[in-house]
Amino acid sequence: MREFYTITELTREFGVSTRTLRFYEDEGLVMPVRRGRTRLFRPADRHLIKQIMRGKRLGFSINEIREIIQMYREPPGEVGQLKLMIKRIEEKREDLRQKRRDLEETLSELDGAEEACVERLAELGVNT
Amino acid sequence: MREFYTITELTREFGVSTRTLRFYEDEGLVMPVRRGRTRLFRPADRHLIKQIMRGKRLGFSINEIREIIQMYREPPGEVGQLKLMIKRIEEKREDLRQKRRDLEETLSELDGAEEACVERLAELGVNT
DNA sequence: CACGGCATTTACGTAAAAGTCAATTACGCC
DNA sequence: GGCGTAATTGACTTTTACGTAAATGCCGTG
Repeated sequence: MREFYTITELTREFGVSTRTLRFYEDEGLVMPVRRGRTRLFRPADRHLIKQIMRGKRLGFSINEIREIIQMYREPPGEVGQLKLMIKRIEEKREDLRQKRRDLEETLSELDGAEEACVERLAELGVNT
Repeated sequence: MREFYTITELTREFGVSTRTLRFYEDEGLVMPVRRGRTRLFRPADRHLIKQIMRGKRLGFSINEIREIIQMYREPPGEVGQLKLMIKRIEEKREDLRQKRRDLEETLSELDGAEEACVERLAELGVNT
């Protein structure tokens, strides 16, 4: 496990621009350390970026991603906070389960659509 | 099955504004018929809106949703078009499968986070 | 018929999430 | 120690997906 990554290494790995990674830093999603003015991303930052990209692919906004990321952190020490966090986690999970239902439905409709295409091809005498 | 729905009925059902439904019409996603200037949505339009909302929840852009919706339509008559459409459908499916992987990972990380919270509560002597 | 209430059209506004550009600044190396 | 490459910062721009406001139309009811 390497100790540091430069910004351009990570832009290449994740297919985003430097502007994007700096934007995430401005938003407080990642906090790379500095050597002089240069950002040095640690493995933990890299992992966070991975989670951000996942969240993006799932259609979460930056704010939602921020919330999710906070859930991955060390649990708070106070009971009320802990219970609140558990509630929030449960809500996010419900959200994700809804997405999963949406996903399965969409997938199966696409299956149907493809089948219709294949049948139509068969009618036209094309061997698939 | 009712023949027509008014715009406000559908806004209530789907929790969106009239502006949104009119926007979808401008974008060519739905094509309600008119009585005078008033829009009348048929069951097919309603079903389309349902699909649009699903796509939105999954984080697809309007353009992506438009593409997906076109896949649900009657398959084209020409062989080249059919093969192209099958390719597009396969791409979308791959996209959805990626989302599904992202989803499962996020869900299991949330599981872990919740567990950590519950444990922490137990340490504090709270009965969950 | 006047009115309340929902619909429509047109036009402008805006927040989120970056993209783009220009002007520095710093680093590595020969 | 000069030079090219890479990184930074700041300002401005863009795109998407609607929101909002103003002016007007239509229609059933009392």
